[in-house]
Amino acid sequence: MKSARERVLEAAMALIAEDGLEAMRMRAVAERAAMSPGHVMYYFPTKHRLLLETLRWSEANLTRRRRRELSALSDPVERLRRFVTLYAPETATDPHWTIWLEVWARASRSEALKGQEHDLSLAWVEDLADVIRHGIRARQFGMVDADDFAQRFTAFLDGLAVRVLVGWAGLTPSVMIDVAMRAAARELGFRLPSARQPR
Amino acid sequence: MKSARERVLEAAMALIAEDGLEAMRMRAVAERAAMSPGHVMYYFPTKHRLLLETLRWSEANLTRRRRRELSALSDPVERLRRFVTLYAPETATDPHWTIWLEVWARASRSEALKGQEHDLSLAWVEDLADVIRHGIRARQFGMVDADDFAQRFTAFLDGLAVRVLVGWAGLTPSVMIDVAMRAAARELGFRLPSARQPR
Amino acid sequence: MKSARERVLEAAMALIAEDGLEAMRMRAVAERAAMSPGHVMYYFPTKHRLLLETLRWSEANLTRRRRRELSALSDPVERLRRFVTLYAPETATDPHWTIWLEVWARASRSEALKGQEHDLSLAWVEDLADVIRHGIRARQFGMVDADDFAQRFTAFLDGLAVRVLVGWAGLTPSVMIDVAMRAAARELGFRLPSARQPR
Amino acid sequence: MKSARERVLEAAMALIAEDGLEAMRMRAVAERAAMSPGHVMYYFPTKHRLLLETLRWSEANLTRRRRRELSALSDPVERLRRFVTLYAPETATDPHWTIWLEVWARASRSEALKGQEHDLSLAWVEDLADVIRHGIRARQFGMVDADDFAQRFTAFLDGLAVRVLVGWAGLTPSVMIDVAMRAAARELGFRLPSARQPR
DNA sequence: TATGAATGAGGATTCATTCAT
DNA sequence: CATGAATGAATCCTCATTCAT
Repeated sequence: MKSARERVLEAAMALIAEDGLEAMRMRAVAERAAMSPGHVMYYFPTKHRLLLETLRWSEANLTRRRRRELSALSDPVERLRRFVTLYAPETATDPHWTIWLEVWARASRSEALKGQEHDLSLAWVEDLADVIRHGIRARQFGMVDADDFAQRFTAFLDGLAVRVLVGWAGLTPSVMIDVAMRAAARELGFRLPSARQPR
Repeated sequence: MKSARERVLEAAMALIAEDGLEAMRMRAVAERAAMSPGHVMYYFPTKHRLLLETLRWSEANLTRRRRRELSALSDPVERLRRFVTLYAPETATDPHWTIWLEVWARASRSEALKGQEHDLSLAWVEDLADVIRHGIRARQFGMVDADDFAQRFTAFLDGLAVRVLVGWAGLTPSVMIDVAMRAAARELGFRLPSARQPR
Repeated sequence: MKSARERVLEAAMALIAEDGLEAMRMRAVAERAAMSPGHVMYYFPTKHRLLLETLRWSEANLTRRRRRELSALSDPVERLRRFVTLYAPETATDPHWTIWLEVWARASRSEALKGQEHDLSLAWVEDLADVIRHGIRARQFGMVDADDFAQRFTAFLDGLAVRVLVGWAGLTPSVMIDVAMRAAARELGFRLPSARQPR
Repeated sequence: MKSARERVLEAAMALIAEDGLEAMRMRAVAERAAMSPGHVMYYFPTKHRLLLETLRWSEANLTRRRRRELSALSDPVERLRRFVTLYAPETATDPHWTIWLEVWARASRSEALKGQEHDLSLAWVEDLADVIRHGIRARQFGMVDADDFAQRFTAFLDGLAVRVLVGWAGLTPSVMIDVAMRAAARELGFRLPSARQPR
């Protein structure tokens, strides 16, 4: 059986997915995790803390999964597409992104959050740089500064993700992925499967 | 003398700038606007409404200023640089951006907000497309789909802005502007003033 | 009709009288004052503050009454007895004394409370000194340092009051008054009405 | 090594000394006594009970010490001064007195506490009466009703102690002792060492 | 004896909003 | 237009106490 602590994190994540972070109540978390409110506070002394740890926990899960999946793909373009796919929101209410948006909104006021944000974002940027380097070594991608590219490309992905989340007409997750891949193809000099012409 | 309505909007903006949207209290807005809480509610029936109108008001101001300033510059690269400069946060706590972050965080749950967000974002995207078209006509920029470029480039700018706001080391507003201009130069095929070697 | 503020103070006092200060709930105060909890907090931003103001208000009432009653009595011994009577708890759960005991218990931890305590106590000490001086002028009391006596005698009264409040066998309020008057007679050199021979 | 039970009592006493009784938490007691909260409850089934027993334990210690020290002094005035010194608070946050103040504040609502209070106070009153009788037998003190004097004088001492605890300007423990000794000298007819020997 | 996870009934306080004046 | 007293539902969090192990 799952540990109580983990049940709380899952409950928090699920509730954020359903109603958004702002609407998350400690009592609701407790109910969903089938325990008393006091017990939730036993593990996470404040709501703020629970939110932070939910983000970390969620990121740790994603990172683990991402690294596993990426290393399983040898084709650089496939690997890049997988990275972009994992990066993009799955839906307009993707809980993982819901938390990120909230973190952004608060991080400018909190030094502590800034540190968190940076650490967690870095994992994505570094993994992307690895993907790029792998493609360069395989002579599939042109010579670019992998780190520089990764910085810029993740910024681009963030901007696109926001548009998906706020529901820009026509910008579904899959469209976002294609837009991103075409931009990458242009800069990295690889050829996309010609059939893939959405939009 | 300023209208009471406008005093409220200014007060709201100032408070958001100081402590963030989450910490904004109707009472504080009223005090700052030198009126009673009840009177604030007379103009803005709900807090949500006040927030929305503050965003519109702020954007309207920015748009007016932006169009005036852009049209005053004839050199396409200068005009683009000015656009980027106006887009970028002025500081890590830029109130205008603080509101946007908050809007993003909430828009996925609110259809009304989504509409707002889109309308207001569109003004930026369209103005950028105009800048691009102007540059193409002037044969300074290569042939690109101005609307497509504007969409992608503003997404990139959003992503960069977020990094400025959450305090990524080294990413100050002026660095952001240079990073963005170099990316634009690459895609639009113009030459940046060689002297412009940022920090 | 009484002001809302005053209704709160009265409610607080009554509840303290009934169940003690520790058991006083803000909600109960609100109910008793026939208003909402929020409204109570509108006047008294914290419970601590309400307690403090209740003490001040109660003391102000007592002081007003005390001065009126004392000045109405011309006989020094009568006047002194009245003072002692007003000083003594009326019952073992006298709300006024309940608050004092609590104030003592907390004052050693709080500089703010210390100041309060001193100010309010002083009114009693000074009024007693006036009573003494009046008796000396009337040649009913021997020559004593009125201020010094007042300091010592109120300390004695405090000690006796505590014993009444914690229910020492046989020490009722009226016994306390007699004990105190006999001690005063001894030091001030006046004769007590011989008939008054309690228990 | 100290028994677990005693470690709890010491921990409770120390915490009360530091932050006051109101702020004492069972968890903090447990931590300080280096055991689990559950284990503390094993020895003291309720917090109320722990408080009561802490009071008894502390008083028992004091009584033992007091009796030893008093019997070692043969001079009645010295013995009385020692009694007064032991009675007076050592500082404005004397833990022993902190508890007493709290007991007073609660005793009027609790029959159980009243009994405790009385039993424990009595030890002091009786010991003082013994000191007085010793002085009378030694012809150092005038003829007074030792029990009656002891009752009144301890009340006076309580009142003075309160003033020390709540920080009346100028009323330090040593001043309190002198004030008390002078009052005793007046009533018991002994002569104080003319050189005003503080402390 | 000993642990510490788990409980759960509150508690003070907040704050957008209403409405009589 | 303007006030500000009044509302009251809702929130996070506390903490003595229990109990399976």
